[in-house]
Amino acid sequence: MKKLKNGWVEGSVQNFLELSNEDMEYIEMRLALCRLLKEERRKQRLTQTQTAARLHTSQSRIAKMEKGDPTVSVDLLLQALFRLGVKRKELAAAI
Amino acid sequence: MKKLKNGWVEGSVQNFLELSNEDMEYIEMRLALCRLLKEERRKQRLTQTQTAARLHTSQSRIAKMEKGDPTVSVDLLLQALFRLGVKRKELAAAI
DNA sequence: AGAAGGTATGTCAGAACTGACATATTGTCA
DNA sequence: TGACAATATGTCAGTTCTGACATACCTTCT
Repeated sequence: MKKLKNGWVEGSVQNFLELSNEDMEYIEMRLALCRLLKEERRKQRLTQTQTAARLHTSQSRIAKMEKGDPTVSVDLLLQALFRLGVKRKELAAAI
Repeated sequence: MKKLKNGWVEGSVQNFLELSNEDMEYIEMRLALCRLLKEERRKQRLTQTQTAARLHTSQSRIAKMEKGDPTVSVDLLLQALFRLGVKRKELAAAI
């Protein structure tokens, strides 16, 4: 997966970076998971710090997860979502 | 996420390992993706070696992906699936 | 303006993942 | 059975991810 030195691709530079449609799908799916995480946290009226405590991680990582920071894996996003109580059905809908 | 030294949990040792239901969901989802990868490869009548070439990786990694080896991340599984042409809709159905 | 709560960004040591390679096992033919 | 293709398993150096910490950036108060 092509990645920039310091972040994901943004906007519509797909051609310039020669990103395949498949890679675009992957990135879009990541972003969907990020959005879902933020929504779920807000739905439960938690701050990032509270969420971090609940997930045994740090506030900064929660912020990065929600922002789609490239240093956050899909694995981490999925584990976070499940631990917040999101069900696979909801995931499937969000993807 | 609790992991054994050399592999995932198997069978029904959930209690012994104190795996939460959320973690179980995560693991089950992983396995669903593994199965989907194998199915898709077979549907396209590819060997693991051919698939490896197409995805720019090695046969052993394909084998590990399909076997649910713990050294394989969901990120890798998803990228592989997308690059084999699986669509998000199909993913959602498999999850 | 200043303080406080919440969110974002940068960095880093330790942990986990990846591709590659070697080798072993399984399957399938003649 | 033997030979060959396919799949599985073990290992490792290089890369990437993670939690933690510091710190910066907002908002929203008074």
